[in-house]
Amino acid sequence: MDQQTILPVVRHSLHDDLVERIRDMIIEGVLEPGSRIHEGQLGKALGVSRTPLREALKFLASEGLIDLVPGRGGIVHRLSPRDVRNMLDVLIALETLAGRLACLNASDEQIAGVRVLHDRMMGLYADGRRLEYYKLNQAIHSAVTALSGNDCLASTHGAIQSRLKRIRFIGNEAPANWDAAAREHVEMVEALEKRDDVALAEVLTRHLEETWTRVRPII
Amino acid sequence: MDQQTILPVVRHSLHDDLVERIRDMIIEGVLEPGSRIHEGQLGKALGVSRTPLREALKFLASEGLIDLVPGRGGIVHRLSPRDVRNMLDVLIALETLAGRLACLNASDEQIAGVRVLHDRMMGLYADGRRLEYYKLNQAIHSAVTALSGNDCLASTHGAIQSRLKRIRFIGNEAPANWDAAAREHVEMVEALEKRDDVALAEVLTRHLEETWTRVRPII
DNA sequence: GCAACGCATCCTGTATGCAGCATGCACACA
DNA sequence: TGTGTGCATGCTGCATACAGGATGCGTTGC
Repeated sequence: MDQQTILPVVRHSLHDDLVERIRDMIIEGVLEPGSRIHEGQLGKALGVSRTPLREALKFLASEGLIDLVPGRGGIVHRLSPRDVRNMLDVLIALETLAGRLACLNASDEQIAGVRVLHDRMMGLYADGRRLEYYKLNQAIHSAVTALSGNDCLASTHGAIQSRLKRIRFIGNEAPANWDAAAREHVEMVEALEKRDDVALAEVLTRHLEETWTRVRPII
Repeated sequence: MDQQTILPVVRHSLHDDLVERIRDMIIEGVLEPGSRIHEGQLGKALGVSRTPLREALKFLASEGLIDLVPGRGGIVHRLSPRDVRNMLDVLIALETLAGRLACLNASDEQIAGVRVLHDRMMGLYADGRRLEYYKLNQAIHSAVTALSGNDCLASTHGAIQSRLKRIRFIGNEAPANWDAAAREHVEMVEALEKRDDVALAEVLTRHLEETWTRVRPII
């Protein structure tokens, strides 16, 4: 038997699945910001008991997606405009660092991989398939931070980004916003391919500043 | 009755207390990196049942202090030299940003508060009270990031810093290291008082780079 | 009519029970 | 003697039960 083909069985633990599930429910707006989370109710809806559900809520609380009030359970965290602006400032610092490291450390193959994702995304953009475009967009951002080769940076960035997902998703609804964001993405990939860290940092910063103007009206 | 004096009763939830407790146990080395965490055993030692303990472990897992392996429970995360270097790079980015924002936004009273902490710390330094010095040192770092006025930045920074606490604590054991770190702290406070963001960023970066040379031998 | 108190209900927080899987050891066989 | 297999034990993962506090509504008194 070919050793190469043997992959470890993917182990699921229920609370991990629930973390993903509930996070998606928050991003998609099924669980609205400010609303309380009834453990019994949500558990019944998802077909699980309260124990793994509570464990998932603790995890999400540490990510900042949920606030836990003693004696009153979980509340979906509501982002204030100030919160969003603060998070974008942190993201600028992190992405700028990630971009610099990526220009230094990434292999040509890795950068080519981002280009592939980017071209596919622009195809979805041309076809107007917004949801898929958006998901691939997120994947690209994650990929770029991963290129830095700094796991801590990537996971920290990912945690903050996931908290902003819902807002950025809504913020991209307007076609004009979508267009501008796509153009910025083109610049990003080009800067990365040239390994021009200064240009990359500049466009990443601009992209996030533009994100602020895009999402500001809808908060 | 004076309304001003009424403070809300501090609500303890067991799992929150456990998070603090277990985090301290990891920092103090009671739970050694790489060792498995036996829920029943640890629960009995702490006098709690497994449920809140497990919830606390999920929380710590999301902070990166513990790795959760499905079917095998929790393992205290062991930091590689590369991990530490990566985390310091991220801390440099975050503290530099925090310093810049603090120079811009902090009130004179807030900065004076940091000065008070700093002077107290230098007193402990002069008396050779290392543990108290170290704790106040951490408090100062937290205070400076708090001065930025950016909650996301402060909490992100705090999460990463807590993962490094144990290593930095050990790294400060050598007197020479302690001396150097204390001198850097003097520069920091002076830069902050002058609201010289460039100088502050420079010394913060240098302080963290020095941290690397201090902790590198002991990883 | 309004406000405050009391009660009933619900929900959270914690403990415990049970099933399934990991692990280490002993024994058998080569 | 070394290796592989099978079993016993113990631990994790999840469900459920129970206690205490939060919440909302009805009632009563002013």
